[in-house]
Amino acid sequence: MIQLLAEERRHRIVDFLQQRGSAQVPELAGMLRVSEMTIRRDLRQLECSGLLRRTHGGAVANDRLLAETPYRAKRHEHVRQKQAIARAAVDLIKPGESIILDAGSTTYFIAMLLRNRPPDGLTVVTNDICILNELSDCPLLTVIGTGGTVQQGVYSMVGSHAENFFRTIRADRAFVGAHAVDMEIGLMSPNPEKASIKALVCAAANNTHLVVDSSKFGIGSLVEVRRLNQFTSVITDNDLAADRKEALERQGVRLVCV
Amino acid sequence: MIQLLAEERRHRIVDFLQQRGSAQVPELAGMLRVSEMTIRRDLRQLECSGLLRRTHGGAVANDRLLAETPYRAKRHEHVRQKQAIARAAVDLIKPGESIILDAGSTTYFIAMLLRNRPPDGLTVVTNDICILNELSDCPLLTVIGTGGTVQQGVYSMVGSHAENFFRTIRADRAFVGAHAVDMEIGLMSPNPEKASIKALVCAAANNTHLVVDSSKFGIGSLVEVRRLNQFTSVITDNDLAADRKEALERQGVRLVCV
DNA sequence: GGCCATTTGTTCGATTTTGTCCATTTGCTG
DNA sequence: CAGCAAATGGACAAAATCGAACAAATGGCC
Repeated sequence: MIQLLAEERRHRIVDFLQQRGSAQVPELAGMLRVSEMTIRRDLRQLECSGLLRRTHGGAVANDRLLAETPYRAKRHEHVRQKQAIARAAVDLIKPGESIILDAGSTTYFIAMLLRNRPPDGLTVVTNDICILNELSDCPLLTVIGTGGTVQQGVYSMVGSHAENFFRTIRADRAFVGAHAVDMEIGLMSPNPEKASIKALVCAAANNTHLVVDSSKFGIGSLVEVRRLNQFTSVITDNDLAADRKEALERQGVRLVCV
Repeated sequence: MIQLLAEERRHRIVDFLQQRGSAQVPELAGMLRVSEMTIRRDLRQLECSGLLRRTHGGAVANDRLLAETPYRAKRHEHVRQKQAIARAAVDLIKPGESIILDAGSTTYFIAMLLRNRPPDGLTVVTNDICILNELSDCPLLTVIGTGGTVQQGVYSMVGSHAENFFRTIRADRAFVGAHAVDMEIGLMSPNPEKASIKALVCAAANNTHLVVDSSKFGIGSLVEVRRLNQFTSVITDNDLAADRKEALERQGVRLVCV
């Protein structure tokens, strides 16, 4: 057999994947009589065209992929740190309290812990749709959604409805996530809506806890939200550089590293 | 076959759990010919995606995906009818309108249709968490959640927050679902919270459409919500008995059968 | 045939995944 | 509630996979 045309080869890869669901690079290389490198190049190109999804060792058909939106993918970054932070956060919660969970992946981990082992009589308030979704069949929790306009692809509710909601409640604790923590300015947010919500969340709670993994420190963003020493505590992981820890503690930040 | 692709392996874990309900680490390791450590890593990742729940020694299927909470199970009853009703409902929507989707399985089908082919500039208001979840990464829609207390296992938000929300808005159309439609009294609801919400949803819209499959007619429930002839239209399926159709039309109900 | 653009193959260091060992935690049992 | 076996997850090692860079081959075109 002579060499197939490149286009024909790629077509066969897609067909194979449609039929079998997944394929490995060596498998395809052997079947199509080309090198593995060529297969990898084909897969890369086909992925760009949206015809399949690459994985380590091969590729899977689009519909066989365990669904993951860009937002949800964030949950797989710094998982260890976020889980440790979430555990520390949950330890602060006492039975009968009411807490606010800000939208975000770290707070999502807090929600997952609460779902499995909820303290008695806990009330959870959140503007995160994924958290709402996870907690809404949990029999031991009272769960309250804030309402508001859904931010496209971010699974959180913001805007005037959400803001007014937070203006009318008072909770024992708020757990706030972060995308950016400037070492001097403190918590920052990429857009005014989120910034506004986070500020109101803090204002609505007697105790405020910033839950943020160490990779977010030293990153600036657009809108100033709150200085770190205004939080009841800042919970982060031990990978935070020692000089940064010192700098924050000099500012009077109550830092908890886990 | 040598070794499974990682993604494929995780897929099989999920499938296995869907079928059997639970699995142990050694069991999975043996079945998939990998070490137990790898299985644990897979389980950890899958737990992050919300596809299962870890336990000591293994994992159990996410009861939400498996045991089909009563709510989700409803999506699999009368699917044909509900889809047809949803299509008819979507045909009523004009570009630029704002609509309210009540919580329920038929309105969920409407949401899925909107997700795939949204009319220009549509605004969707809903108190259904599943609908929020599905629509929140849809770039062509403006989506607004009402807020409110989450009803356990029903994926909808009710209570004073949700009620106040509906008191402050006005939409072009509302699509209301039903569990029970008494032939004389009309739309009924099993509990006062839901009844209250449905009434307010109707009051907040210029046009109201009851979307309900024929199996719900002739079933009574606790709380009276609204007479059928007060709806702009009642959309149901053709399996509705002829004598019932006549009875309703005699009452002045604008009935649409699909 | 000769030339050029494109595609394919090869090598090798970097990256990712998987396996093994071991300290610690967990849940059961007496 | 102490003791124990099983399970867990961290750390590191081993293996597989990837991709960049460059060399070789292919195909079209004159």
